[in-house]
Amino acid sequence: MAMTAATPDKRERLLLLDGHSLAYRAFFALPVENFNTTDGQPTNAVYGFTSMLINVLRDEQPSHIAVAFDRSEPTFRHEQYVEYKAGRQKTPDEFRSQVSLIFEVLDALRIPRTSVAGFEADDIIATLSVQASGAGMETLIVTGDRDAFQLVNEHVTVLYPVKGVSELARMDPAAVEAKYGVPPERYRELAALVGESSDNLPGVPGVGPKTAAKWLGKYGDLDTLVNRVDEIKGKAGDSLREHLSGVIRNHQINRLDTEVGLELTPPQLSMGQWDREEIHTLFDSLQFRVLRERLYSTLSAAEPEADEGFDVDLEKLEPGALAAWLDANSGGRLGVAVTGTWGRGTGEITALALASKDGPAVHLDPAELIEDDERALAAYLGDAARPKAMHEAKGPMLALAARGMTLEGLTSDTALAAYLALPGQRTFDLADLALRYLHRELRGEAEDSGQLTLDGSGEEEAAEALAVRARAVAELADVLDADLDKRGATRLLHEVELPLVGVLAGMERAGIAVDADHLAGLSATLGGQVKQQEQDAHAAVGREFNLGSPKQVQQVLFDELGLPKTKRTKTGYTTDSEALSNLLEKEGHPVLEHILRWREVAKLKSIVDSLIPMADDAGRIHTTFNQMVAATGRLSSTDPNLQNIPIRTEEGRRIREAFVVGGGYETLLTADYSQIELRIMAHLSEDDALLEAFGSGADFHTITASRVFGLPPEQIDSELRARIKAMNYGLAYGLSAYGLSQQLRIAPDEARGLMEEYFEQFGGVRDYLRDVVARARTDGYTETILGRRRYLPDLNSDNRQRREMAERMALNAPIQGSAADIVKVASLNVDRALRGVGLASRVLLQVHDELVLEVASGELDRVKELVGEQMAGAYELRAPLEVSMGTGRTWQDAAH
DNA sequence: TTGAATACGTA
DNA sequence: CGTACGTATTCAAT
Repeated sequence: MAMTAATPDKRERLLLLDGHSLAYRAFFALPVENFNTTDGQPTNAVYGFTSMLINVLRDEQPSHIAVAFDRSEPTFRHEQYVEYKAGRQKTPDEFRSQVSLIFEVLDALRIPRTSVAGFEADDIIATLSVQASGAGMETLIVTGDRDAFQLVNEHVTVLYPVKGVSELARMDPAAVEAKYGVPPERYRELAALVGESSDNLPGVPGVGPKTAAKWLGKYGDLDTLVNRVDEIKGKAGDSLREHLSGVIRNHQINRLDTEVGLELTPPQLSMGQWDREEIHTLFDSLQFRVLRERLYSTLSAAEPEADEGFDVDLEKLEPGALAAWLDANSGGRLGVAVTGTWGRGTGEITALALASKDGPAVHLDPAELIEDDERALAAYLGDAARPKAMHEAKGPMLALAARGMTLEGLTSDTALAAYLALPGQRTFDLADLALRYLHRELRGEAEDSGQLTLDGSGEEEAAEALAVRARAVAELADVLDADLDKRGATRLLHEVELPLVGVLAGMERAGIAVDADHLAGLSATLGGQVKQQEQDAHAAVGREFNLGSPKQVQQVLFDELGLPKTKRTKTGYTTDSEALSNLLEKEGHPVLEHILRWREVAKLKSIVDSLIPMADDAGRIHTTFNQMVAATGRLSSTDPNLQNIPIRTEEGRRIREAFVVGGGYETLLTADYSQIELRIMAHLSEDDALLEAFGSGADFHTITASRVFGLPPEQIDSELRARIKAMNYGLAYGLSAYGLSQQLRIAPDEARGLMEEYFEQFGGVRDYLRDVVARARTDGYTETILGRRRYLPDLNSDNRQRREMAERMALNAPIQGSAADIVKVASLNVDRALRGVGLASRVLLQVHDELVLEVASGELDRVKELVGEQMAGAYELRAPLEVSMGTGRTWQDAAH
């Protein structure tokens, strides 16, 4: 048998891509309007490029790779021919902004990219391909530039995109010859004759590839052809003689340089180990979901450690053995995984698994537990001294509560921890986190095949899968603890977010009582008005149309009635209430009034109608608070959203009257922070004038207005006060002078003047706002008073729209986020204090700066005192927190 | 059935 | 050309 050890089993294969050329192809092949992130960043070129890259990595399995890019500086070709590439359209902005995103993709994939001043990508590729051939490597070139065909030989193949970005033609010597009638080494000469319009290199008029190939075939090469040019007959011959100098120039210019000085040689261009976390974050921000999956399935083999998975030692427990198992195994923190359903303040558990990170695991079916085991489980789960980790604990907590069990001793919620680490992420799927943090697949995921198995094997698999989850949670909790420690968020997790889980569960469980009759009455009244407005609108136009369809409203207003056009939207002209109100003022067409009014009552009716079926048998509505969606740290409320119940209009407030105190309780109490965000701004900026305005005790907006306008407070009328109020609030959102002028309906210059006057008085605020963005730009994130971060990579984006958006987010995040921190602390402290003194009153809702409580009989005075104390004392600001409270039978009555 | 686009409710 | 959310509706694509 021959020795084969010295022979490499596979030839080394270098993949070279022309970055600009491919991205440009993709840009024109994919409609930009279909590839946008939600914040308006076009991604068609990045998408197309990345997609091509993934495909070619999959199909060609290269061992080495590099991507070459052009530089904006002129090249040696421009020196030879000033008209080179002249007349090209300026690269569109939508394209330019994507180049750096492509860089990010390549960097995350650890793919080397290169560019050299004075040379084009093609020259770099030519140089590398020659070097690679010298090193015995095979080369594949992916480019949309035909000049590269001159490089083709037995070791070098060009992959040329034929249609769109999904299909590549394999151009080897035979393919080039078949297509152009000349071998690749003659391609340059053919191109010189034919010309290249995209490079502004005109060829010989009347001569196409066919004729050129025929000539080259006959004379052997361009030199001979030029020397014997007089022999060529016919019109084409005349044309060639006339344009001969251009041909020679073309031939000089389209030669690719193979001696560009490069830092890396082909053998150094090996594929690096890419970082899953980085890819995850990047593709998430680009909103490439499908592409990410494709990448993972294509390249997961490149990351062998990802394939290990989790092993669990799932122990079978005899009935009655749980207590002993727990004693033996719950020395450290256990991961707890649960299946079941939950929501609307309740739930049901169908299975539960416990696992330590390196010991055995058990799987329990709560329905089949004998009494002893059930008791042991309840004792364990309710024991604050025995630490547990869960993933999204609130739902299971509700389900456990429905069985009369409590959950204490939660020292980690891995979803919550991940939210603090990566607050911009939209989902915190356990499998994703396992991959990112533990570099392992969470296999055995319960895939809903929808098929019932009769032999019970499915049951066993499900049990194992759940145990794997518990194990993963236990391991993940440790890794996330360390990660949060690095990010300075440990206390935020343990002292705020984790204890809040239980408080929120309690609020969801309690729900809030509604008056069903009142809601039904509202629905009927509003329904009548909706109908009336609809009829009136139709009558005013003279035909029927769907008022709920912006498209039809546009058609009626702008096409049929010929009203002046409003601000453009993606698909036409806006018909939002601001625009219609403006139109109404100017044009006074009656239909406008009816459309506006219809919108108003239809909206209210839809809110009322959505609430009616939400009430449970006890007449209470249970929202779900989401603790991990808002990038700033706020809570959100869904199903139904009780954080956006109308309050601004008289009719809206009628809906608040439907939320009432429940049976067995005395009254509702609302307690809210006055101007919490402004106080935080004053605190963070340490602006003396602003802090003083809060210290004076008088109306804040009036006081600040009096400073800005240099008038005594008595002379500040509502108009002046309104202007400064808009400023005060707008500042925290990154309001521009233009925006302010729009809102106040004053001239932009006037608004600018107003802002200047303001900052004249409150310079500390301006300095603070400037500083907060500058710091975020260097740090990469903003921070709240409790150390909650928000990462804003776009602060360094080269896309102006994105960058400015990120700047406004950076302005707002510390302020909105610190307010969220404070309200969370307040919710915790109020809840803790109520229980501490044994009161039955309870918190029902949190609406960003307001708590809604249900007060038990005889407790009102004590509750008011306690709530006021706990809320005002939640955090010590330089502009002290102020709380105002109101009580009443309904949420509306409790307003103040 | 799914999603994008539009409009609008809250802090 | 002001932040943060969730929901309803329509309409086109699937």
